[in-house]
Amino acid sequence: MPKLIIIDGNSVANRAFYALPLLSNTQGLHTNAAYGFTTMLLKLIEEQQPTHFLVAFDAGKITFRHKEYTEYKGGRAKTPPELSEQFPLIKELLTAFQISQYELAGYEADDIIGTLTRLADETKMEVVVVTGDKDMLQLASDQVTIALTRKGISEVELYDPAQIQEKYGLTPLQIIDLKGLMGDSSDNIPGIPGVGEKTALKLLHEYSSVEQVIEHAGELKGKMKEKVEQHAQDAIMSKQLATIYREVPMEGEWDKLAYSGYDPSALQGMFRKLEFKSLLEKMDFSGAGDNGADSSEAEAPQEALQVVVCADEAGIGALVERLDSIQAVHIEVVGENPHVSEVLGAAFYSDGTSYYVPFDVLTGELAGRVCDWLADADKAVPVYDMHKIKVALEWNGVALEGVSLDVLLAGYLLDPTESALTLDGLASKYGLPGLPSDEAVFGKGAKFQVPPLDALSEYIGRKAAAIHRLTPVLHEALEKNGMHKLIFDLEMPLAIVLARMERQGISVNVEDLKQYGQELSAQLEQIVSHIYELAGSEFNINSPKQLGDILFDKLGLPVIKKTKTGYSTDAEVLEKLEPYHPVVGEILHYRTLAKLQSTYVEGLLKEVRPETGKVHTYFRQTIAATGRLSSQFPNLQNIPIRLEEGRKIRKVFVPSEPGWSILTADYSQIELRVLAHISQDERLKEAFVNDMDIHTKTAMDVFGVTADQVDANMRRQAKAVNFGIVYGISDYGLSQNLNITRKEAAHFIEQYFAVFQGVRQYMDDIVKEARQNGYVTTLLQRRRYLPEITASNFNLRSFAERTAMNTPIQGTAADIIKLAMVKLAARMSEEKLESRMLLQVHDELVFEVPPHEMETMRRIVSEVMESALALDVPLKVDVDDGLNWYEAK
DNA sequence: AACGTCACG
DNA sequence: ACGTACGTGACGTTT
Repeated sequence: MPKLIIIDGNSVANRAFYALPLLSNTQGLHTNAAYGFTTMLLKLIEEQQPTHFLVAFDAGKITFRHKEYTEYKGGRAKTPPELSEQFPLIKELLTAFQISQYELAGYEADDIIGTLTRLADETKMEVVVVTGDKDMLQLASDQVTIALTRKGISEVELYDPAQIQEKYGLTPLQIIDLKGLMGDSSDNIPGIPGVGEKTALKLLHEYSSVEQVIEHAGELKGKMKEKVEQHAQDAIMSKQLATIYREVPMEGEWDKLAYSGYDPSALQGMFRKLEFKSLLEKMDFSGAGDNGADSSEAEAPQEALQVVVCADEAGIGALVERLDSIQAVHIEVVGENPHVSEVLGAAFYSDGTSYYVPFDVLTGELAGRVCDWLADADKAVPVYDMHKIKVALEWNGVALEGVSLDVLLAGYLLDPTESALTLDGLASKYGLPGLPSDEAVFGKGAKFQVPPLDALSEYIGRKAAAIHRLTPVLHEALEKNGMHKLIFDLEMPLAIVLARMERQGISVNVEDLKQYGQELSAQLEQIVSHIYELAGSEFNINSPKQLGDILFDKLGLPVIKKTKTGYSTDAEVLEKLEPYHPVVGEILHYRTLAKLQSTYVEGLLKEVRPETGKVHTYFRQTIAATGRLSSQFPNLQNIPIRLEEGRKIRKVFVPSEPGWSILTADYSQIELRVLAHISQDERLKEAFVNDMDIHTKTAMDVFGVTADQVDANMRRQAKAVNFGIVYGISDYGLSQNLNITRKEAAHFIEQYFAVFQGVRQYMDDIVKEARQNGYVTTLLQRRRYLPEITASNFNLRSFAERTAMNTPIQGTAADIIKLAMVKLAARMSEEKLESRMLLQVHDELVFEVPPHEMETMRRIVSEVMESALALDVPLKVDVDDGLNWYEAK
């Protein structure tokens, strides 16, 4: 028997939208409803095997119901823009699925569906109606089943007349009476006030219909009688409104609804565009499959590529001959950490041919000419991730110079929040699909496996080709965004500086570190037994779950805050609980020491190279949305400093040469100085021009007092306000931070803005700018898109607004120190200094310096850093040196 | 793999 | 009324 699926398009899209978090793709397009809709379609096709398929949509604004009852659907909230923008996507998806769509001016989807099910009842056609709307149950019949969407979007609950009888004790048509009595606030259908589902069902079981209930109103008691009599007309009208119109002028043209499967290539294209990565991987788009559509177009268009494996003299010879015409190079590195990763090989692309050189061949005797070419700064080609491949290659004695464009950096600068900055991700984002992902080729986790040479060389070769194809596209996009200087004069030179810093590494005094670890162990042992004693039992203190049980269930301490999985036990909570029980303080101390032990002693020791006693961090240049660097393996940007106990860790970071010193240079208040410049706030500028203590100055202005009247507490509060300003202030956030009421926090902020009016203006302007452009920029044209700035959801929108305020500040500060690093590296090599730049910690640089260069370095470093970028306020740098990182403070 | 926690700027 | 301060990475536990 033929089977027709009819989907109530608006209803299902709505359900999907509210059931799923507000996903968006990298273009800022929201996709959650489209995604939910798609998963539902796929599931229906697989499970129901329909022969006919239709999606019905509401058309236009005014339906005939409005003419009869002007309040109809009046109470309904407007469709949020995040959803309405997805309807065109859903329609495009349906086209790719080759599913027919229908809408008719003046009618709702309900009416179309009602009419079709009536027509279907007259033929031998089985029908499944998919909707989130319970009213549709009235359409159920022997041949028509209603599938109601449940909470999750892909699950549905099927109702035939028997199941409706079982659940409500009603026939399908009585569903209309049910609604006539109950009403429906979302459609603004009145019903009878005070009658909900329970009462309505009772009445219907007794009297079977609205008309009968009214007729027998006299038999009802008290209030109920009154209400039914009073609102009889409303109930009649409500029933009419709830009745689905089944006489839409249309015919059962079933042939047009016949379904024979989706168009794989079109669907794949849509999934790519919407970035439905999990679906792309799950679905087999390689052939027509059993859906039997357009098998000829199923293959993604792939460029013809000739692959030459150069493993012998002849192969290398062929490559060497073509070296002058190479257009892109790809170096395949295995693993996250380039300091310890394996290099598989290199592909050299030229006009439709990729020459693949396995790495052992590249480092062998045959490939000398090829290595010379790689090392030649004049032979510039585009690559993917210059920073990483440079580090990996150099550890293996291969030099890399002459990179014309790093497509990874380009992709990052064009959209620093992009999560898939892989080569295949960039290729499909910039319109060059067809490159498989690393995961598809190598597998992931335990299943990671290098494929055989022919497959490997083809894949690496395709990557080189993709780099070549991407280059002009990215180039143009960068140009359009005014990012030419940013990438070529800042980020790419910086990548080289970073590679050098990381390869240099920083020396760790392993003996001292181990010694410190032993002291911690001894202290921890004591604290642990003390905690067990105070708690009255032994448990795993590291487990927030077990700790919560002890503190809140066993000891009965008050619950301050909850997490989504249970009690919160973070430091903020524990500090509030300290007065209640002595164990709390011990736990706080335990946490401090355990953190030092696990992360900074044991964690650090694991990263020290035994041969050299050094750690080599990997600074990542394409992670942070603001343009900051991040540091991994180990993270050397979060070494303790705030508490003395932890700060001692810094003593183990020492110079790698005897007699040398550690030199640190940090920008003083760089973010607030940047804010002064960007906002052009006169007071703030003046404060920095006169080199005042900014927090004291803020306290003076906000509290309206003189310098000597500012006490420690006032300064502390002013400091918190300054932090808040940089983060994109909210009264709530400030109140949390200062432990004051929201009102008091709001008052502080008001006082601040009354004084620093330029700052207020900036905050207003930047949010407006973000709304207008969809992005904000830093002084050096770094850009961050904020699609959620127009969200109707308060939280999402507020977050975007704070980000709009913070990113230009944090990002410009990042621009400045990056610029200083590039300039300093150049200056140090010009002056042929032996000193080495080792680390960057957002507003601080760390060097190791021989004694005879100390004076020069102190001068050069502060000079270059302070003049890295000319602002309307001076930049100030504090320089210090010592025998280790602790002493240089 | 996700969560809670905590280290830094 | 809503309910988060901005940006990161590592560790241990739990699922």
